[in-house]
Amino acid sequence: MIRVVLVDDHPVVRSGYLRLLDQADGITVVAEVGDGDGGYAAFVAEKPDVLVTDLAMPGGGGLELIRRVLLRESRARVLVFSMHDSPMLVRRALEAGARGFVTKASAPDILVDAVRALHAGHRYLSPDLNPALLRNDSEHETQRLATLSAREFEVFRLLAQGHSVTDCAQALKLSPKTLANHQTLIREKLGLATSAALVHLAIRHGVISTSGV
Amino acid sequence: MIRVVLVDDHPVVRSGYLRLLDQADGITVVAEVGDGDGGYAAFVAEKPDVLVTDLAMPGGGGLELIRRVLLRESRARVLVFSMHDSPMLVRRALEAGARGFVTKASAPDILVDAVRALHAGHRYLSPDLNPALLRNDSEHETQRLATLSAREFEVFRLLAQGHSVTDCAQALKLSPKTLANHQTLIREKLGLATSAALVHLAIRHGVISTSGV
DNA sequence: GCGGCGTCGGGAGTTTTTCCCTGCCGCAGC
DNA sequence: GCTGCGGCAGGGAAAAACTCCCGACGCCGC
Repeated sequence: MIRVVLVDDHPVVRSGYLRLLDQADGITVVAEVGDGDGGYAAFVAEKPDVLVTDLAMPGGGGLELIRRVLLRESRARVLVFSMHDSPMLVRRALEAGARGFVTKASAPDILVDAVRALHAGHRYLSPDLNPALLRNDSEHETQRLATLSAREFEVFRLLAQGHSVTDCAQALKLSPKTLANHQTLIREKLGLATSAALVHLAIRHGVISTSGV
Repeated sequence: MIRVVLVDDHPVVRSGYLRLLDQADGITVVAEVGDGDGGYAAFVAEKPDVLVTDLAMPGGGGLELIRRVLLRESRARVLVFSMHDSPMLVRRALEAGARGFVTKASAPDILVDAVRALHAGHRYLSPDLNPALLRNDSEHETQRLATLSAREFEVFRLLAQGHSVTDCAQALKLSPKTLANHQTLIREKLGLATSAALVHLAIRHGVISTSGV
C-alpha cells in the first residue's frame, strides 16, 4: 500500500481526488489537510510514501512546504498537483525538491500514475509539460562543472575531499587568499550555497569516491 | 626477490623511484603504470608482492585502486607513496586497506625500507607521520558521534545534507546564532576542520544517504 | 533546594569570505 | 609588434561568519 498525504486548500477539490486516489489499487490516503503548516504536521505524523500538494496555499505556500518537508526528510517524495503550469512555476517546484508535477487539467489516471511513479523512485511530469524541465538538474550541473577551469577543478576536488582552505593553499603552494577567491568563484559557478553541497555535487558526479578521502 | 608494481601518474617522478627501488637489493619492479585502472590491470597480471601507488591520479584515484585491489586479493600489500600527508588522507588510505604510507618528502631509503617492511608482513608509516594514525579510528568516530546530544545530531544531519546555517535555523526555528554555536560544538566534538569533512563522516556512518539532498 | 546538563541566544573579538581591482602571463587576431 | 582577452595569482577593505565566553531557562536526579 502506498500511503499518501493530500494537501490542498480547496476542500471540494481535495475530496474529489481523494476518492480518486483512495479507490486506486494499492494507494491509500492517510491524511488530508488544507494548508502548508497542516501539511507539514501531517507529513511528520504520518511519514507518508508520497506527499501530494497544491502550490497556492495559505500557511507558507506549497514551495515553502516542499522545502520544509525535504529539510526534515531529504528522501521524501513530493508530488505537486497544481492548477497552473507555467514553466517557471514547475522549475521552481522541482528546484525546491519536488519529484513530480501534475497539472489539474490532466486526465485522472495521470495523478494515479504519478503517485505510483514517485513511489517507485522515479520522477514524473504531466505529459503536457516540457520534459526538458526534468532534465535540467543533473545535466545542467555537468555543464556548469565543465565551466570550471583546470585550476578551479583541482581546488574543487581538494575542497570536496574535506581539506581546509589553508591546507589546500599549502598543497598547491598558493596564498590562502587566492584559494578563498577560487572557492568563491567555484561556488558561484556551480550555484552552491555551502561547501557541504559542494561535496554532494562532487560525489554525484564521481569527482571523488563515496567514502572519499 | 620482492616483486613490485609502481603506480604514479607522473612519468618523471615514477621513473625516478623506479630506479631507486630496482637498484635496491632483493627488489625488482615488474611493472609501472600511470593511472588507477592500469594499476589494477597490472596488479592482476603481475600479482606483485607489493603495490606502490600514489593517491592523486586519473582513472579512479588511489583510494579506489586500493579498494579494488583488496577486493580481488585481500592479502595484497599496498604501500601509498604520496605527496600529501594530511592526517585525514593518511587515515583514509589506511582505512581503505593500505599497509603503509610514505610521503614523497621522505629520504630515499625510507621507501625501500617500507617496501621491505610490507613484504615482511609489517605495516609502515613515514617517520614524519603520527604513528597514532595506524590504529583504526573508525570506531572512535562512532563513539564521538554518540556524544552528540539529540539536538546536535539533528543539526549535524541537516548541515551534512548541504543546507546553509540560516536554512537550518529557520527549519528548526532557532536563531542563526544558536545554530552557529551548535555547529562549532559539533565540529569540536567530532574533531572536524571543515564542513566538507563533516559530510564525509555523515556518509561513512550512514547518517545521510549518498544520493540525498 | 541545588548542582549538572542540554538548549537557546547575546556580545565582542577574530577569522574567513566576499568584492573589487591590479599585475602577470600566454595566446589569438590584425 | 600591438592589442584584447581570459585564466591565474594575490592585495586591501568591507562584510559575513564563526569562536569564545557568558547568562538564562527548564529539566532531572540527588
